[in-house]
Amino acid sequence: MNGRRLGNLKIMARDERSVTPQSEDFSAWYNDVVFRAELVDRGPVRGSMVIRPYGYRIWELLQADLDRRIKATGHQNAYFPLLIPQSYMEREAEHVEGFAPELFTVTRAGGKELEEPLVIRPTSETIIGEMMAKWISSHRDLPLLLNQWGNVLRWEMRPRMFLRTSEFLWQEGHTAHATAHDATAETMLALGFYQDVAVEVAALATVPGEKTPRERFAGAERTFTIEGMMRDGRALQAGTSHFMGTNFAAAFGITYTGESGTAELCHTTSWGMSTRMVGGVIMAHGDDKGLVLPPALAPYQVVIVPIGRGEQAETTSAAAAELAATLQRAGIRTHVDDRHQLSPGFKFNDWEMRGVPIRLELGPRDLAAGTALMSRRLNYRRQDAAKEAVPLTRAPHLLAAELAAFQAVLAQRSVNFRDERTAVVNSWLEFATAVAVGWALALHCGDEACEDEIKAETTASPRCIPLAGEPEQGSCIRCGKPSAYGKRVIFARAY
RNA sequence: CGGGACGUAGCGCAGCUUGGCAGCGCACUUGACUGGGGGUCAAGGGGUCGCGGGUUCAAAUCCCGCCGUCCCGACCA
Repeated sequence: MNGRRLGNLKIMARDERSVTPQSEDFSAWYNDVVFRAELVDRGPVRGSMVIRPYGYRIWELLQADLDRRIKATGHQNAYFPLLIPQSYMEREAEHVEGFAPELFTVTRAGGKELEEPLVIRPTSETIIGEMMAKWISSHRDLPLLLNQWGNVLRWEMRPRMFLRTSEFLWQEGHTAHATAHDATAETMLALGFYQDVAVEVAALATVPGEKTPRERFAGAERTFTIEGMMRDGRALQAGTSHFMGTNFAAAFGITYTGESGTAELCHTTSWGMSTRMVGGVIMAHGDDKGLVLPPALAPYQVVIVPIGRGEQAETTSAAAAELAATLQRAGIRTHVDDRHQLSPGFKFNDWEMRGVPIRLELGPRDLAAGTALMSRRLNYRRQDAAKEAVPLTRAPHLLAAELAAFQAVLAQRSVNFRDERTAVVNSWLEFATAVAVGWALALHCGDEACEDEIKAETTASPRCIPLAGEPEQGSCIRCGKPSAYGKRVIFARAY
């Protein structure tokens, strides 16, 4: 426990070096963690975020995995311009209405007023639609499967690191298809990427589902999402996939000549996952010691802390470097903490805060025994001691297995946590109780006015209609009118 | 846009009520000791007190104006 002395009285108080407990103030905990773990820093402009190397590495690992899945299914990466003529945004009525409030607009360049203002992309449907119209003329050109990695800007009213920043990094897939059937299949394929990345890589038990009409993307006919539960019970949209029907094709003239020789409108899709996912990983797994990173996304999966001073330090440091090289060759991301000015205890706390799954202590006693002392960031093997000796000769094999186990434990914990905090509710009282701490699965009439009332009273909103939900009819949890959607809806407080 | 708080060293803050040498903790630098759970001692460096104006012999402090940031709601990947 942390404490400080005041005269003879020992007052237990939170040490400045530790983070605010989640139970005390989840928001403060989140802020403490992202800054102390050196994931990000504030940019000079409101709502902007500097992603520091440790945070950027997490994004890169996520990115690499997702990119692999996207390419493996025939999509190709391309890059479209950041600046878009304002008129492009105006061509699809709902699209412009949805994004107008958050657009950055450039009106001057080269010291002169521009004839037509340019908007900085908030998303790229319009410019990509315009180019697709040029590139597609025959059914033989379809499907056109594009993906872009880039940045977008949106003026947000309440910025929050990773979750809502005025500029964020993402991937946006944009595809064009001959038929609604093909485009729908594509929409679901992309949603599958996100679900797989969330579960397998981020160890996040997301629920794939469809958004209610009000929550749809501006200009989409159907919007799908994966929703994850954070440790405070709130929901986070961690990825989204849209079926546009022919809305954008009509607005941008994306047409093809079919086999019969007639001109047809394409059916398009778009889908994205952003740096927000990093925030999701933080809030889904972190605890009062700081970050807990799934091994698949940990910049360092293993950190070795050599112990000892003087000649001993030289010996243990050299042994640590050797061990690190061995582990690296086995594909384990390993780091040796050689900061000699810091005490071992400080380093232990530091790496725990930064979420490293496994730490190895390597001191003279261990070296003599031919072992390293392993500590897990989560002590899920309750029967074992907190620290466990690992024979150096078998370290690569044992640690690889340990990392796999860690990943699995984290994923399972996420499933359990979500299920424990998700309630099937049939009364308003149950509903209000459920959304205060987690998610409610409820029947709803689908009326926007009714949604508004629910939100006003509980701050909860419909997050998605789970794809896996069983067909069910009944009366609305709030107003008693006949339920819509044919299934239960997840309601939750959301980020 | 509504509600609240705050701008003083890299970070966290005190000082302001009652005007009078700009401070404390952490971090940083140097040295010595130390090192298996957030080390000790010593010596140092670092300031446009958010910005502009006013009052005053004198302003971090009082007055007026502006700007910015953070937190809570509505918006959102």
